[in-house]
Amino acid sequence: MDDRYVAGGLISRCEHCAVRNGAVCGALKPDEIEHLNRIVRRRTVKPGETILSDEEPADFLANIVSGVIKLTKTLSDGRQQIVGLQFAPDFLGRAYGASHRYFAEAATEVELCCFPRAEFEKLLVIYPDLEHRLFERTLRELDAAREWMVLLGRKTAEEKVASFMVMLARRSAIIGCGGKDPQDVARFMMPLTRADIADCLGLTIETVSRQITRLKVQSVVRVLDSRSFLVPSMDRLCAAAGLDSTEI
Amino acid sequence: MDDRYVAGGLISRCEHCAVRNGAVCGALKPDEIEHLNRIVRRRTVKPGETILSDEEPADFLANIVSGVIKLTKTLSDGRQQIVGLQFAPDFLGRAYGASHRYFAEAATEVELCCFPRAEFEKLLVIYPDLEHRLFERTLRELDAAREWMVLLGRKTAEEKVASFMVMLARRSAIIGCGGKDPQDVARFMMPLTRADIADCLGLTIETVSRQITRLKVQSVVRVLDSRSFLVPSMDRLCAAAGLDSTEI
DNA sequence: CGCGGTGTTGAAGGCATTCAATTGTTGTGG
DNA sequence: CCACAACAATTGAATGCCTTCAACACCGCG
Repeated sequence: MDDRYVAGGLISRCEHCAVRNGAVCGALKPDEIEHLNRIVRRRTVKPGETILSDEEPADFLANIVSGVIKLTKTLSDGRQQIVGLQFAPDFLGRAYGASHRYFAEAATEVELCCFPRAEFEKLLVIYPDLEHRLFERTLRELDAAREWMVLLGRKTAEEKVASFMVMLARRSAIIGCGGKDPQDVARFMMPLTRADIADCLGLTIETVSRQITRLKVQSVVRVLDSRSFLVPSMDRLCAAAGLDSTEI
Repeated sequence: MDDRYVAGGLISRCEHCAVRNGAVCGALKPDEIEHLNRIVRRRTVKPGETILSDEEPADFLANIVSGVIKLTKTLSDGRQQIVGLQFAPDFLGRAYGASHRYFAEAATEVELCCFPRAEFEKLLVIYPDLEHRLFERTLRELDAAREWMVLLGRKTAEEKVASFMVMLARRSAIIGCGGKDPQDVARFMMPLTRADIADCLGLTIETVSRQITRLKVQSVVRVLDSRSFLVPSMDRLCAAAGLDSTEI
C-alpha cells in the first residue's frame, strides 16, 4: 500500500493511490473513483522543470503524489517571488480560470496525477463533494497565503528564516525523535536551494545564508548538511520566528 | 433600485438588494432567495470598529453592502499587517472554520448583511451553486493574495505605494474623466489612513508619506487632498508600480 | 584535475526605519 | 465664531538592516 508498491504495479489505479485519502479525490466514493480513473495520467517531473506556465494555456490540473512544487511570480525585470509551496497530497492548478496566475516548477523530483481541465471541471459539477473538498483546500491555501503576507511584510530576516524552518519542520514527517517529547526534537530536510528560500522570504541568497549561520551560532538549529537541519527545541525556534507560545 | 431607495424602504428584502447580483447570493434563484431572507440581519458598523475577531467565536458571516473592511493580523509585539481589503459586494468571513484567522475592522462606515454561520453553512450544502459562487470568489481572493505577496516581498517602497494606488484606481468607480480615453484620467478616493496604507504595504507611516510626495513631485499623481488623488496617466502610474504594459 | 553549481563570508553602500519636530485637519466646547 | 485638543500627515536627520559587490570554500562530476 506504500509508494513503492504502487509504483511497481498499479500506478494508474486510484484505489491503490498512496495519497488518495488526503487528496481531493478522497471525496469520491469507490464507484465514483472509476470516473477519475478514466481521465488521469501519471507523470514524473525532474527538479527545475516547469510544470505550469503563465504563458501556455492551462490545460490540466493535478494532484501531487510526491515531491515539492514551488509557485513563482516574476516581475518584468527578473525579481522573483515564490507565492506558494506545495507538497503531496496538495492540488496543483487553478480550477475555473483560463490561465494560471503563476509558474509552477518542480523543486524536487515530482510525481503528478494529471487531469485534463475540461473533464475535471465536469466532475466538479457532477460531484459537489469533490468541489467542496477542493474548496476547503483552497480556503486553507488562502489562510496560509495570508500568514505568509505577515512574514513578508513585517518580519525581520532572522524571523523569516526561522519561520520558514518552523513551516518545514511541521510539514515534514518527523523522522527522528531523540527526546521523550516528540515535539522537542525535530529533524527536517530542506527541499529548496538557498536561492529558492530567498525567493520565498523576499530576501537575497546572502542574507538567507547569514541568518542560517546566526541561528546555528545561537544553537537554535543544528546544520547537519546544507539540506538537513535538526531542531533541539521547537519552542526556541518558534521564539526566533516571532511566534509566541499562544499562536503555535 | 439604488442604495438610497433600498435604505429608505425595503432594507431586508433581498430582491431589492443593491449588491445582490454581484454578491454570492446572486447564485440563488428568486424562490431560493426567500431562504436567505429569513436568516439575514442588516447591520451598520462605524469606522474603526472591530467586526470579526480572532478571539471571539466566529458565529456569523456577511455580505458587504457598502464600505471598506480591512483584514488584519498582528504579531505579539504589536507589528501589524493588513492581509486583505474588502469592498462591496465582497463576502466577509471564512466558511467552514471554527475561527477566523484574522481581525476584520471597518475602515469606513460599513453596511453588512449578516448570516448566522450555522444556517448559512446549511444553505451551502443545499444549494451547490451558492457554494460554487463562494468558491470562485475565494479563488479570486487567493489570486489577489499571491499578487500581494510579490508586492510585499519584492517591490520597493515607491512601487508599493504606486501599486496600491493602481489597485484602488481600478476598484473605485471612475468618477471623472477629462480626457478622450477614459483610462487616461482617473480619480480615486483613499479609504484608508496613512497608517493603514503602511500596514497594507509592510512600510512605516513616514515612508508612505514620503513616497506619496515623490509620486506627486514626479507628477505621477496629483494630491487633491490627503484622501483623494488624481491620476493623469494610468500608464505612468503602472510604470511606477513596476507593472509593465503586458501585465496590465 | 578543472569546471559549474551551490553555499558561505567580508566590506561597503543604500533604502527604509527610527526618532523628533512641525504642520494640517477635525471636532468640541466656550 | 474661535480656541483648543486630539489626531493625521508631512518633513528632516541619523541610524541600522538588508543588499550589493566581491572573493572564496565546498561538492559532485566529466
